[in-house]
Amino acid sequence: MGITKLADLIRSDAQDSISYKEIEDYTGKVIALDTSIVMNQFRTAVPNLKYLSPLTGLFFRTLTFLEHDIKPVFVFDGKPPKQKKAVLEKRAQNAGWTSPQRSSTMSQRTQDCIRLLELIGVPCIKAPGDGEALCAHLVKSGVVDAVASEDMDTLAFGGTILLRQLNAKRDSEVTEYSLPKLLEALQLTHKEFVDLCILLGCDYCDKICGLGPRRALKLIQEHRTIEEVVLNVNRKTHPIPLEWRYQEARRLFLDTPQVDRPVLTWQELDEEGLVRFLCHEKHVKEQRVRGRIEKFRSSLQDRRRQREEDKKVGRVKQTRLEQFFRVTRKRQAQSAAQEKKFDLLSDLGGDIFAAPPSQTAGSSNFANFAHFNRPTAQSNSNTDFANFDSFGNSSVPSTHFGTTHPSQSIPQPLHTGGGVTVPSLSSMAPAPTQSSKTGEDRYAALAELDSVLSSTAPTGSTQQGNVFGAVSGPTAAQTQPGLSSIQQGFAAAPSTNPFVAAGMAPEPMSTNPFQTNSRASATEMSDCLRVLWFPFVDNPALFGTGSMSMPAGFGNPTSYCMPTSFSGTFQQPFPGQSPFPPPAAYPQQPNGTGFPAYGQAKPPMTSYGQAIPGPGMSNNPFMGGAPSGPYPTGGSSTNPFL
DNA sequence: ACTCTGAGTCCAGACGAG
DNA sequence: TGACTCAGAGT
DNA sequence: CTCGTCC
Repeated sequence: MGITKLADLIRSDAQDSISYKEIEDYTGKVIALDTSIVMNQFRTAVPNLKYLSPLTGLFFRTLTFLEHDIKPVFVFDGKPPKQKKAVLEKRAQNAGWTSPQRSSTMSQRTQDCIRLLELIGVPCIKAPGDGEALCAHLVKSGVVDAVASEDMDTLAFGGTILLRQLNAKRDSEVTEYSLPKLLEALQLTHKEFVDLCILLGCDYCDKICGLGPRRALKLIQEHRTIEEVVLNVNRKTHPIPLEWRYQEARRLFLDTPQVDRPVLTWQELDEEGLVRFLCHEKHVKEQRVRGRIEKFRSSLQDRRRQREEDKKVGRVKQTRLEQFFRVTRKRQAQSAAQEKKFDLLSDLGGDIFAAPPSQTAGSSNFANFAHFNRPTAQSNSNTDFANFDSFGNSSVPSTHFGTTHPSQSIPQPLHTGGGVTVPSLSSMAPAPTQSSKTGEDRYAALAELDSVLSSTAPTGSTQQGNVFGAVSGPTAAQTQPGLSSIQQGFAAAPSTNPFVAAGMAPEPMSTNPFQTNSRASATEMSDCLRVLWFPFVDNPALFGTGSMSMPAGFGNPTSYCMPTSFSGTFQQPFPGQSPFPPPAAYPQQPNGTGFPAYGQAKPPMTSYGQAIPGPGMSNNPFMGGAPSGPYPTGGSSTNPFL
């Protein structure tokens, strides 16, 4: 189900975080796919082929990816989190209770898919939990370049680049969502965004009835946390769900899956094996299989030759500017809807087209569009080809903590060129900003929440590794925009962080339009500490060899992967691939270079970051002893209404 | 006037022959 | 299953 | 390009 109405909300309120591409634009990229969604797609598309269609569909589509020199990584769902049980049960019921309880062993269908993918020679990974979570983690940490999924959950999990409609169809239009841009457009941190997603409605807990996307966004922008939102809505019209486990949902979204860094290898497809499996065992016509493989080989050769020629001639495959203006059915509708918004400029100004005040580039000139596609490495004549140097550099530690790009070293706190809506300062004020609530009301609300929460207080089992409660989201360094990249209190223990300890009001950052990127979430921060190296960094050629072995020591070993040795399928360094659309005049993105930089884009922000308190801290603000850090609303003395 | 909800509807893949 | 539309109730 | 077929 994903996040209810999130796609609509993004389309209406953060359209700059969406770009429209073609499958060719992803040549050379490593893309993680949530296999269960792919399989489902085929199953529903050709229901009368029930069992076979996922297999053949997967076969055909995977070859199409490979034809484009796209390197797919198939992620399989692990054990679904218990919070999702309710949703799964309901789904099974609606589907006619056909799902015999998911056993711990893999279904035959899944095993067949894995076998098929192995024969094709692409890597599979089993997620410890939700596949979406792992996909998001992979892209966030730079293991893959993007996640392809139809589910918006990926964004809530922190996946930085999400592709939808990455179909094999010729004319398909791939929709690319950028989480960093989204957060900026909505003026939210990732944690606040997660709270928004919970309010919108997710798989892991109920939502507040009567709060739709518009109100949810407004409330989160104003109050920053669910806890504060709850205190500021009319509980008669918007009752809080009983047993509302929003904190567990929050934790699921924010926790980093505990997995080893996968070793991803791609190898030559095994034609005979495929024929044996698909044709002899599954009775697919051999002609179909061999014919497709034949077509795959020739198509792959053609494309590579074409790219070589293009490269020789110096022809640059432009990432079409007009792409961003290409009118599609959806966008037509969307722009029609947008007509109501009189302040179109402010929308635009909030993002790509507006140079930040500090930049000398003529404000609002269309020349800036050039930056849209490749704001980096402009001196390079072949900038449209994969720039793995910049790719790698983005994850180099020195980039994290060392130099910063001039344009980002000093975020502009006052306003962006185009007039982004800055969250109201009123939310800083201790007084209620909304419908005047009596103290009793608010107290009752708190008490209610408190009782609910204490009955569902986080158990020890889910506590481990949780960093959510540990980082003081809406506090810390946003108040020091000019601080440059000095590491501030990075290693501080919880108690040494004055912001955590003091439980101060959550506001100051709301005045900083660049706040979103200056605050790395806990998971992001932990990532940037752990994921400091990537083979592409130093040796772009490695990419071509298909070797992606990762250093060990990347979390606990829980999942398995099915690596194989490299084949040689991807021997060339993917010329001809176009660059990912960087966040043009996106001042916060320090590594505005290639798109993988997104995965690592935030680390420099840690310069404004907060201390990372140790794990084990209670994150329930309503519990007595809990520090009143990130969600300073609860039963603590920091609540001005108590 | 705006927002949310729920009911209803349509659609969902890839290939190749003609 | 989800995306979309529409009518109706609510704020 | 449309339409029927895939098993």
